[in-house]
Amino acid sequence: MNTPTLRKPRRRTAEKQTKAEISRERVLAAAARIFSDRGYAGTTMRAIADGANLQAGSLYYYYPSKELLIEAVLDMGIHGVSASVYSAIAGLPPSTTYADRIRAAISAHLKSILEFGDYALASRRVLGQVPVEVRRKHVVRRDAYGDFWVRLLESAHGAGELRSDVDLKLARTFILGALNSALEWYRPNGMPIDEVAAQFTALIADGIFRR
Amino acid sequence: MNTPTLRKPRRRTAEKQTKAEISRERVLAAAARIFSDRGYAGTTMRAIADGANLQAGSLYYYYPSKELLIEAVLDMGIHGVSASVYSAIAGLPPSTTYADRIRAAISAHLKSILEFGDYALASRRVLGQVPVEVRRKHVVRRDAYGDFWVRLLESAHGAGELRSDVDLKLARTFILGALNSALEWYRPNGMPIDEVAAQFTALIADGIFRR
DNA sequence: GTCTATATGGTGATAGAC
DNA sequence: GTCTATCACCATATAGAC
Repeated sequence: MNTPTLRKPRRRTAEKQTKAEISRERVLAAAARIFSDRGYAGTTMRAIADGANLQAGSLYYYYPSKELLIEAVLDMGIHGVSASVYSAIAGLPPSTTYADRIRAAISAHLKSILEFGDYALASRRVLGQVPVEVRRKHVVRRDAYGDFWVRLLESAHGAGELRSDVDLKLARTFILGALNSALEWYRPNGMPIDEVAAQFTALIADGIFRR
Repeated sequence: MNTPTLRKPRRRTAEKQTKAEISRERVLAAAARIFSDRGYAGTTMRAIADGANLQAGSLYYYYPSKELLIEAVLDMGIHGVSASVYSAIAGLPPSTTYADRIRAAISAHLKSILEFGDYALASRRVLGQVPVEVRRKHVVRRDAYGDFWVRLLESAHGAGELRSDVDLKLARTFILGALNSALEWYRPNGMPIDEVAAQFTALIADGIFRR
């Protein structure tokens, strides 16, 4: 508020964001939260504006339409999670077994979906309700991430580290389905994420039955 | 069509449904499909009417509001699935091990969510978008079904059939999360349900890694 | 950058004819 | 039972003041 009306465009730095960048992030965060809560059609631009402490008309300064706003939310979710997982795996020593790579991917995926919370939730819950063009583009990105998992499982299978009767594509949907369900029930003040990750990793690795 | 305008109310039989009952089911089925596709707010009464070959105004002869219509859809999903699973378990011989009861429950759950398709999908996708009162009631029912799973796992654990370090509540959400994800990708012309059930059962029981 | 005011169109629900 | 016509409301998006 009360910023001088005329000022030079600022150099972007890591620490100082312009007023516009701050507002833009507030808008995006509010959008992610409300979209994931009420669905695409159930979310009004007024509600998002309210969550970002703006009036409805002001949103259009940052995003020219509801469609481009949900697209930005979905992008953030998909890119955030996949980039986190890719970088976690890339950071492992070359000698890491595939079994350990899978364990690392499970943990990284779980942590990053919970970290990206509302953005990941929005991907999960509203992707099916979004205008077709937006959906088409994002399904491509989501599938690319799914392919990463299949390749990881294939490598492990080729190295003889998996049970030989496991269907790899089915295993991928099984694993991601189980992990992503944490978005629906995990609460930050509950069990620490690391413990959830350890339990889920054990379940995926060895199942529930005693041997 | 072309039914006489005056006729006595019919006795209900298993084979013959009245015209009203047939239309009512068509409306419910169309509602389940469209709600699960477009979300609660994204579904218009006009679209449902269209799917049921009616005009929008005619829906209100069967359901007095959109809210009561989604409630009927959610009821069908939750009751259908839980009743199927309960009866599958009740039909097992008393001597059945808990491990085998769990296997049977996995298979029954998977088969019935896919059988109830759109109704189960609607529960999964729109429960969070529905008016609070409707949601409140249905969360109670869903939780009751979740408790059944926890009790089943507790019994197995008490009998020493599970790995002792498994967190039972976490295992329940893990199992149901993985199974329910099948709703998002399973297609009737793909892998037979029995085979999916066998694979998922093996994954939940023993995990993916070779020992 | 953010506001207010408003245009244009779609939505749930009702009334009453047939 | 199903239709047509319609009401009252709320949505996205735009225009222009500040």
